[in-house]
Amino acid sequence: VNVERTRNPRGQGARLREDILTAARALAEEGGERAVTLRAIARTVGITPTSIYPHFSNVKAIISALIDDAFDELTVTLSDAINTETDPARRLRTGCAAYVEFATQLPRTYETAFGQEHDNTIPRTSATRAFMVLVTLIQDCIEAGVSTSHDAFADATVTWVALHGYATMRTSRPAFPWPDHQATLDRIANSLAQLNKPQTAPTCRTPDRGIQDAG
Amino acid sequence: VNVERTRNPRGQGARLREDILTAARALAEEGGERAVTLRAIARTVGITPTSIYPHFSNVKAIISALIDDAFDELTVTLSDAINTETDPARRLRTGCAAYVEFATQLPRTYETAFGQEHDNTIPRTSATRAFMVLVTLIQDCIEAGVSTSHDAFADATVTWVALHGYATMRTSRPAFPWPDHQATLDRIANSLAQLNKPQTAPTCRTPDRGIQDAG
DNA sequence: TGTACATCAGTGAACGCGCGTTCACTGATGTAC
DNA sequence: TGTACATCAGTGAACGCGCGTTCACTGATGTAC
Repeated sequence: VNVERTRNPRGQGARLREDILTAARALAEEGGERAVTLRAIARTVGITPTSIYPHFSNVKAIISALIDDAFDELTVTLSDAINTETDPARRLRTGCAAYVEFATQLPRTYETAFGQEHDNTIPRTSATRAFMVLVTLIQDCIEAGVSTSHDAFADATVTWVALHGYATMRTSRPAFPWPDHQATLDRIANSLAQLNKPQTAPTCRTPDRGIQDAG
Repeated sequence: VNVERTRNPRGQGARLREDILTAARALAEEGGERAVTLRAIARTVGITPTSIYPHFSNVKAIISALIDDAFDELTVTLSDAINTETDPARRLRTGCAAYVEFATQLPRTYETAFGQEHDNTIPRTSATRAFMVLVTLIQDCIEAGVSTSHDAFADATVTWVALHGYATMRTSRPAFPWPDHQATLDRIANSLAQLNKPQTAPTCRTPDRGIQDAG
């Protein structure tokens, strides 16, 4: 609870909107989507629950704004990461690693963004932008001749679902005896984006260890 | 609300335990994990909320039993599906298809089983059994010489996360312009389980359609 | 320069709801004597 | 064969909690005249 809060000056009431979203972001990352309630936000910001209504019509609108924020941040994170490289194949691999890293650093935020609890029947522009980064990465590999893919969209889709499944399971099931992280990332990028010159040696390990610890 | 319920005969009180689990299963598939509450279960069974306590110490115990049920059902579904085939590669492909089909038919149950809301730090035997089906399928492919994999466990892991990501996203994001289902399944099985004789032609489609509709 | 008034950024009390959990109780059924 | 009693399968009222949302209000600040 932020007790030090002082009333915004006249004409600056819109500042509260940002404070509400910041609080909602913190709550989402701390306790997941279920923790993002009107009253919890009000407590965090240091205002009355009623004060939220001039800025958001209901709690769903806040969560929707939160999700767009998360996708936008993902897009920026991916763009920043891939722009440290110039080689198309390296850019793709770096992008895949950055994707999983984002979900690892902000697991609850990622989970909220991709959550199934809210309405997904309407496409979300912010999510499309993030996905387009991956499509472009694969398209660039095709054009550079380092991917044998014939369909950047389909291969981006399968790469994306694999990265998504890996990211969510790795963060939520720590008891599972996960194989080497870099090797797993390479397997996804090399196989599904159909890179024709894998730069990491394939994994060669005996299969019978720790299986009974699978979560 | 089941009004026709009659009190169990003396000595058959344990029957209520099964009724509670059945009601919990129905609630989970209808409204997800959040819908599985003590009072909702009691309403569905036609009993008082208090009557649950002799059978389960709290609501978490019910959900935990529910999750084990779901994994057991997944294991049975996978086993039944693969036993319709004898060829190792066909068994693997059939298993992958059955996995996604299970998640498609029971999306909320699947989501509850793999949910991140409960404690995953302790491995779950029921989940391990389901995963072992996949490991065995790949191991059999290796031994039959139809997979170039050198590590059944690692390749089962990457195949599993891809199937999981695909299954959850496909059911929860209907607005996304999904590529052909069978082609996507084959891409996952062929690439990640490293089958050396793909039996389905690779997809060859232009990449620029419907991308702006991505969800 | 003074004052009435509108506006703005919020507050505060209250509502009905569903939740998990507790405690004391009930009423039918079987069993010991 | 009759009856007192234990057991079993539940019931019913109540608790405190956090929730979203409503309604009427407040008090500082700027502005028109």
